[in-house]
Amino acid sequence: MDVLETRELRYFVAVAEDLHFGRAADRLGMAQPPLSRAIQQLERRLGVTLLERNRRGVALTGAGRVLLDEARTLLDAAAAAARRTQRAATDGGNRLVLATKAGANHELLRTLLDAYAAEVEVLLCGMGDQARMLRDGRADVALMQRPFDELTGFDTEELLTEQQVAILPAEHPLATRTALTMAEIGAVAGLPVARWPRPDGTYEPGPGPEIHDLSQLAQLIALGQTTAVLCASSRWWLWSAHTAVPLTDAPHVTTVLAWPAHSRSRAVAGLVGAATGLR
Amino acid sequence: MDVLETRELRYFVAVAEDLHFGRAADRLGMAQPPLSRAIQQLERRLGVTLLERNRRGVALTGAGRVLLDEARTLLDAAAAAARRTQRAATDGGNRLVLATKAGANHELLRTLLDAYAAEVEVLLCGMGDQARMLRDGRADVALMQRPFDELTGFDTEELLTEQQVAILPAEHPLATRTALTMAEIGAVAGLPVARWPRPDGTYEPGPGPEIHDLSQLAQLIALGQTTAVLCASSRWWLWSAHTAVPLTDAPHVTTVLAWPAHSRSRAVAGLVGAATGLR
DNA sequence: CGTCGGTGATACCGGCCGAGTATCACCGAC
DNA sequence: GTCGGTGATACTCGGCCGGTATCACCGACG
Repeated sequence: MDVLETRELRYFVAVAEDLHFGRAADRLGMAQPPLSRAIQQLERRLGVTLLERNRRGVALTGAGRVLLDEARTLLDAAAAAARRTQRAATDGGNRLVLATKAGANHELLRTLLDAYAAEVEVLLCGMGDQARMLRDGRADVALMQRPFDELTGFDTEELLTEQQVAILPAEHPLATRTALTMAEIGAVAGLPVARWPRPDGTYEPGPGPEIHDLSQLAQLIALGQTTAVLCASSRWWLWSAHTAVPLTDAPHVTTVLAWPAHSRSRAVAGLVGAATGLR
Repeated sequence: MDVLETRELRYFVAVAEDLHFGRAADRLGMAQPPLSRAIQQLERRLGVTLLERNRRGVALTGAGRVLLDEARTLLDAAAAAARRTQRAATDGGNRLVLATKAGANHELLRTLLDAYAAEVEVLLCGMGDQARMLRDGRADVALMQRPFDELTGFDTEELLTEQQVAILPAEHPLATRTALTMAEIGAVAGLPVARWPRPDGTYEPGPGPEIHDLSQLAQLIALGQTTAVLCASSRWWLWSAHTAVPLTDAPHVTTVLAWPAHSRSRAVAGLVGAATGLR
């Protein structure tokens, strides 16, 4: 029942992805006949038809679609397992890798590292990359933010909940206000809200500039070209040309410590313990 | 980098579990030399020492401990993937299997099934078994209860939060009370609180009887031999010889719909949508 | 309606790798 | 020092994985 060899899964994913045995074999660096046979063998062992070979090409069956999903996550998980094992060997098993958005949660990160005595390597990454780093096995824990980051599949520990603020050019008329609403920020003429990339790297359409990282955003705000809504702890990196104005009706942001759900490593447990202690 | 064959993982888990090549080979139904070589090859490919072969037996290195954890979850996930694929083939991909504790959440389950038009097979299982059913691939979704059930690794949708009640024999003096506290329930002479099995099947020590299922519990309560603390919706299966008394200081119980975090099947999505709609 | 291009399946073969047997090297216990 | 037990090594064999050649099928096209 357990008989799913990773080699067969790789083959199946390749075929299922471009629905063409010849091209898939090419991509795998092998000939087409052995690939056909491997898939047939997989189907026989599972007792399931995965691909519908009819006239003009190949189509996935329902079961094939299910296995494609499962196989992708399995292969990812296998690669992550290998990477974590190798990291455990070189680090001695005690060093942790913590992934966090560059520029975010500076103060929290500082206190967290102070509270946890053992060595932690901080891995700064782009906006939605922490989830990938965790799934990859390149990081052990990550600082992530609800509701911005996708937390499915991770265990989490809440660390800090804070208000959101609008970051405005200091000389902007609205910068003198003590509070704003989302509607007001969205409606300012000549100051469109910056757009962050989605997980797939694309941007949703809109008037605001497309942002890649915080330093870029900071400069554009200082130049009076855009504005952004961020959590209150962003004040750590504000320029003198910036002003932060609290938003009364924006959802609160909760920063959480996240780690792979099945991870039971002592080092992770230690950091989580330290984090809950200081909360 | 991806090169973790499931066969090698099976071998490694076997050796790591009993720390003895001969016995592990026996358990795997093979001879010892090929097993030794397979492990060596795995170590070479990873570039990592997994086992410390010193005088008198074998010990896991730090990296070995990590890989043991990872390999177990990978093999479980692989078996689950195979099972889900086979189920998708026989069910046509539309039938869902929902796991729930026998006897719990009857009313909620009823409304949920009414709200979701398509076919759902209800799989009644023992106390902590829903998590295993989901991880196994034997079930697609489950009704689980916070804080009783372990929800790590699952996506969840909250459905219902309710009070807990004490179930008492109807003729017991306390049964006339309109409310009780946890302290009062725990201190009743001659009516020890029933004990549920832990995930590993053992029971924590205590005076109360060891319970396997709700029917057994119901009878013991009716006989005046024990009492239990359950969520309020348990009233659906109470006998006339039972009385439910609200507990003022017990934590509330939240019933959630849970499914594997990576599951993106249309059927699961449909049920979740129906569930959120009726909330 | 026959040919042609392109698909995946089949036949067949060779080489490699995985598995078995026999044996060794090592070490601790008595 | 011998013996029992450990894992590693040497060598052989068989099966399976992969390659080449070819087939069976079908849709397109003139």
